[in-house]
Amino acid sequence: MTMKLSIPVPPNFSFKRTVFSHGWCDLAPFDIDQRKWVLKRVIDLGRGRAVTVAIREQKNRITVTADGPLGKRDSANVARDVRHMLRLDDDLTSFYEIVSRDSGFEWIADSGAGRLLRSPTVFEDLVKTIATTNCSWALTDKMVSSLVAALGRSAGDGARAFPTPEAMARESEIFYRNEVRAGYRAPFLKELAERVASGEMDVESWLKSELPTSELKREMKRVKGVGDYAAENMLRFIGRYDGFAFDSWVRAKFARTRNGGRKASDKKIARYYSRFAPWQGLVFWCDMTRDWLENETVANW
DNA sequence: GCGTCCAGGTCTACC
DNA sequence: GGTAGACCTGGACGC
Repeated sequence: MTMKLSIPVPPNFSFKRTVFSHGWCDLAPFDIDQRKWVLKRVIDLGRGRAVTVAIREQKNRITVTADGPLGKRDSANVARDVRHMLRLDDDLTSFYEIVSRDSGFEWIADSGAGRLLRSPTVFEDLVKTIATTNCSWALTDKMVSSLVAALGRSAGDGARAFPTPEAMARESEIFYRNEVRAGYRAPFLKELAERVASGEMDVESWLKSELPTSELKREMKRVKGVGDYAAENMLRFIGRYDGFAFDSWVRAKFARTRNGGRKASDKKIARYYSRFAPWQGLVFWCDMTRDWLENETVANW
């Protein structure tokens, strides 16, 4: 017996643009079937249980199918997580107004881009973001897959959820070096998991923080392994888009697509998108990833 | 086969 | 507040 939920979507919502908004859909415990456009995801329900859900778009609604029966409370939690992951409750009205007025950027509103896929928890996004720093995407994939395989709660089909802070805190630094292949990030991951599991640091509260962005960014950078790029990437996940999260990939892409193949300074890039404030970071990211779905493939990653 | 470079950067020490 | 040098890993590249 399976459980099925149906969730309405906001105007301008694009399932494909949201799922392929950046690399997360390709990292465990997400799993994208690009041919059928089904996003699978293992959700940790707590109390020792996890469930695999299949998320798809049908007739302007999102349907979520769980591989097994779910009680009322679990169903509500799955629906909440799906809304959170797909950013269904984000209000992008003024973002779409701004890009619609700008020739060459209307496509963003027309195609419903701008909702950046995120994980059910800030903790997961934070660990993954640290795992993207100073390494190839292949290594990020390896680190995250190893974490999930070793520590994630198992769903009925054998797939695993993302590990909880508690599960991660129990492991040694050696584990993060030898099993996860996290290298010098090993102590960072261990320390982060301990601080979150002990309650010393409440990263989930960043979602509702009233701090000015500059202060919240400073708070994020108190996490070892989180610098400007990682903090600004995390800020995007909580809906603040004035930072650019510069990394080697976007710098190269800007040079290629907007600067005649020549390197551009971060200042120049920031100036280029400054008219879109306070959405400049999101316009920048959409601009850099416009071609990802031109043929509905991610061949240009 | 081996050395070097560098990926979706950050930390520390020192100015 | 700004910057050199170190840092794990593993794939790509030149020789």
